Amino acid sequence: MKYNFSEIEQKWKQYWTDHNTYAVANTTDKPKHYVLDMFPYPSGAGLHVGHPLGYIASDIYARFKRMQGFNVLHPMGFDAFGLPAEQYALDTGQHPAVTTEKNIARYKEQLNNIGFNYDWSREVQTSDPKYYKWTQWIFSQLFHSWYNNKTQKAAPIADLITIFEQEGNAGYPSPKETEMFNAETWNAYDEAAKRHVLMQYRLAYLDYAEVWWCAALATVLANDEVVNGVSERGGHPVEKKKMRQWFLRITDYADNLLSSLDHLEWSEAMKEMQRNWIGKSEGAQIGFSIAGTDHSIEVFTTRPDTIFGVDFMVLAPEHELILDITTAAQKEAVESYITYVKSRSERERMAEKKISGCFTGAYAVHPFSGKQIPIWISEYVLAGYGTGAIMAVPSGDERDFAFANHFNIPITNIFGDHYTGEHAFTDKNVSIENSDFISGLSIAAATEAVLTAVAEKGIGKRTTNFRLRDAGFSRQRYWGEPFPIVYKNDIPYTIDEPELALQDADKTLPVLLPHVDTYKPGPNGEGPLANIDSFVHLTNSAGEILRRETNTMPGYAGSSWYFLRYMDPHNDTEFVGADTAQYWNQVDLYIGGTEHAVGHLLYSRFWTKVLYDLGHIGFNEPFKKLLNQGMIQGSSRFVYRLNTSINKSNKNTFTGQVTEDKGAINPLLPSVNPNDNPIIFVSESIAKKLRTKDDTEAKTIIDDFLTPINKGLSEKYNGKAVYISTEYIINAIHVDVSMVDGVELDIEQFKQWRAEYNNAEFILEDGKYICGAEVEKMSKSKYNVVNPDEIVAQYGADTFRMYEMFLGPIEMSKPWDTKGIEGVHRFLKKLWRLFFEEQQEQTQWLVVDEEPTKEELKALHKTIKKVADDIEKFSFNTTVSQFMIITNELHELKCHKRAILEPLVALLAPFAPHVAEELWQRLGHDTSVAAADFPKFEEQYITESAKLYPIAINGKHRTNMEFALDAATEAIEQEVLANEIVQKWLEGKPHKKIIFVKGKMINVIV
RNA sequence: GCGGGUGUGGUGAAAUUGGUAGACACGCUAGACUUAGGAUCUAGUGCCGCGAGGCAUGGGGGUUCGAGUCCCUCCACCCGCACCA
Repeated sequence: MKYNFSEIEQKWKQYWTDHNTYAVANTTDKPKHYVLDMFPYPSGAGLHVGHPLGYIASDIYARFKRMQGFNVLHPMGFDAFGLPAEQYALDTGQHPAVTTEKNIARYKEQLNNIGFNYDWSREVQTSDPKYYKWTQWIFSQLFHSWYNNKTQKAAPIADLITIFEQEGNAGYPSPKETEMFNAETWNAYDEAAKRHVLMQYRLAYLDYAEVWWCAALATVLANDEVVNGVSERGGHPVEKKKMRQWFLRITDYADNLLSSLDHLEWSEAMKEMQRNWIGKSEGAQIGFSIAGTDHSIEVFTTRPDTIFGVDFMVLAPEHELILDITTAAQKEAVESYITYVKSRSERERMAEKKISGCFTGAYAVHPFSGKQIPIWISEYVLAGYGTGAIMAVPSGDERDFAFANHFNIPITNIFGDHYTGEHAFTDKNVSIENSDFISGLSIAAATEAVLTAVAEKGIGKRTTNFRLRDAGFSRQRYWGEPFPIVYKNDIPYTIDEPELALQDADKTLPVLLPHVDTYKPGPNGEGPLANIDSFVHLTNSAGEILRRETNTMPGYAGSSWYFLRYMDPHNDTEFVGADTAQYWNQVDLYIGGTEHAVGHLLYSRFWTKVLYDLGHIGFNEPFKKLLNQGMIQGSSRFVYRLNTSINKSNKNTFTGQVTEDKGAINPLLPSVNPNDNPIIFVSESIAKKLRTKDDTEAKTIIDDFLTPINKGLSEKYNGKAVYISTEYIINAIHVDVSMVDGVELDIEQFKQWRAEYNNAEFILEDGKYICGAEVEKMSKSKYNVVNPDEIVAQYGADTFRMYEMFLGPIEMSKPWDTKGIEGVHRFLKKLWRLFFEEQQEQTQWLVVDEEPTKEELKALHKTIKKVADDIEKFSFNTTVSQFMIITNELHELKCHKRAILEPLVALLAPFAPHVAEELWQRLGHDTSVAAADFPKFEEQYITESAKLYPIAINGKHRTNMEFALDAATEAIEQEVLANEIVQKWLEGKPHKKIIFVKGKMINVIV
């Protein structure tokens, strides 16, 4: 009986659905394990073979853990809100809800096709009101919370109000600088004033701030959604714009987010990316007074020890004091420099390497020496970092050094002989010189001394700076979660607050996203919701007309907490039940790509920490272990088209320069009638020769290969010769990989691809058309996308799953090669033949109940050990190899014994669940193999009594000899020396020494 | 520039952590069975050499009886960050 994978897989998929095989209970005696895939956004393009790589790995791991006796939570759902669906709606008029639903259905179908053991009863979709009700609820929690720096925890804002009422804010300065007030003042504030103050503390707060505005997308973007000065999605230009926006005060958690990274089992690269993004730097803030004014400028420095090396000061062009301090003489120059900076896009400023700047005419006064320090402005100082002002120490900082040189500012040397005048001296293992009271001190000691001194003078203090900014949380878009916020007298309240006095129907969550027919932006940069009067305006029980927040939440809102909802997806009264959350706890294994390093992974850590601080969950990190799968790259195929046209003058000339113009249509022949233009494709090796820069050789090839063809074509084209373009000989054109078998083109299929190719001519090699190949990103435009559905149809899901794992280590990127899948498919067929006689039409069951031999047991237990160890190491490629090895071994041993094959089927079940189920059933079981126990490894079967030792002479391997493991060393040495081959290499010389490593090797030194 | 990672056959890759480099596959070459083969099986396949043998894990140096693995140094590629004070 043949291995009929499509029948088998069909049957078991149905069985799993019918029997709810993968349903997971929240109450059980078993220990829990939580295996999670990163939330997919269901794009219109569907899955390609690169996407399931991580899903397969997590599926194997989840199945393995389950067979080991764990209660395994392994859910799947969809991040369904987001910009692409809305852009698509703008383009096509289809409602995002409709396209999203369609895309999700397609994704689910593709996922199910691969045989994943998801508990679909736990599926969540962020755009489902039952889900976003709780996203809104968490937002309310953030709104009604503040970060207490004394306890280092988030706490209810009500606690803060109590504090203010009793003692004012003296002990609790706000994260942004607000006025200090006592209890009396606070109690005298009116509602608006109180609310205004509280807004400075809330974890979700409204603020006028510079945000990244993307005009093309008509929305603001978060810092991590802007990459290299353009929007991450779509690559549109962005600009800074001051807007009133919601923010999340993630900066309060900067230290916590940074320090708890150390305890996570994440890759170093991933942790580094987060550390980088958080960007902690410790230093000091020091105030410099400005000569002849009352102003002083705060600078941030990480090197207070270099304070006597300050030669000038630089302010960001956006610094607010610039106009106040600039002298009349410099006013014009400064203003024109600021205008110049404003005219430049963020992208240009980032790319700029040229030094520019402008002197303000003002001088700061050195706090210790009293020296006059010129104040400059320059775009290399960033307004958003530190205080937007620096003290420049050219002898100790490269950029300051370059700036001083460019503008001829004299440089003070504070490093003695270490500073040569050629470069800044940035080494940190020296003592400071020429620096008054800190001369001779080490950097650390000098830093302490300066910090003490500035503190005594009251002009400076130790500070820590973060690169991390608070997260913008408003989007001027339709397809997202509405805020549970209503404004009264321009003060925002959550809908349940009594001050609003909303009618019952309006004060409970969720705030539903209204249906719209158009997605045009609203007035004044507001989102589409602002156009819907019935949504925006609502009347409270006092008859007042109030206004809703019209922005929606960003894409990361729903994905910041989804892993919690899977635990308890149908809970109507809580976002997750407390006991349930306690049971499932952290995600034990989280698998996904590296692209979420600083976005999703940082926000979900932040949300988790807040929910923990507020007592809603019992853990403060969401993802214990993180595994990043590599990308599967596409393997593109090319055909090589000759640039030809009919030569009107009937001459066959070639004077060409040989150029490759990959993927482009010949630019020289834009609008010729295809009938006038014979299309000729040459096979790869010919194209390669034609691509040579040697014109003479190219000519010869053209004569050899093309003249005969030319004759034939001439007849077709009324006797005219074919003319080879003098500019470009060939174009390499991407060809759809589905029309290529390995590298051989299916010419007939290719001809049908595009009308103009119907009559194309092909110049073959060895009777075949061979395509060129290159590894590129898998993408539609490169025609190298491979759809898993096609692979599953051709080879089956089990083969597909094992092949993806077999490709190499999970975290490495590697190209897809459809050809290679045959090896894995052959393996499964070979495995099948251990159970069935394939040649016979009828079921010919080969399995017997005989006692297994020592050798067979050894093969089995070696495999049990290897599989279990490797799965724990996520080394799935070597596990697949081991399955191949034991299958080959059992065939050699002609072993068809149940005692061996039954455990083997169980071992295989996580990898190839369909065929494992089928064989398991044929072996006489009436329950799913998923419920079977993972086979137990027994040491006794693999212990050996003898070892075939490699014998080396002077470290070079020469022969092998077998010895009992308990043989005496002397006896072995004697026997080795007596060995013929050893004798030969000794060449009669006496041996110096014998290195004998028991169980490993023997080395004879001459 | 800084940080992280990777370099092993024609290709994807193994190597119990210092002990027989290239397991397992793809591809390729022969052959067998076949009307046929995109089925199956057998043999071969790192490079040089007829051979004995020699050379081989990005390059160079070192430690060691022994190095893909440890140390130093240089190079290439990939990813992230980047006037971050």
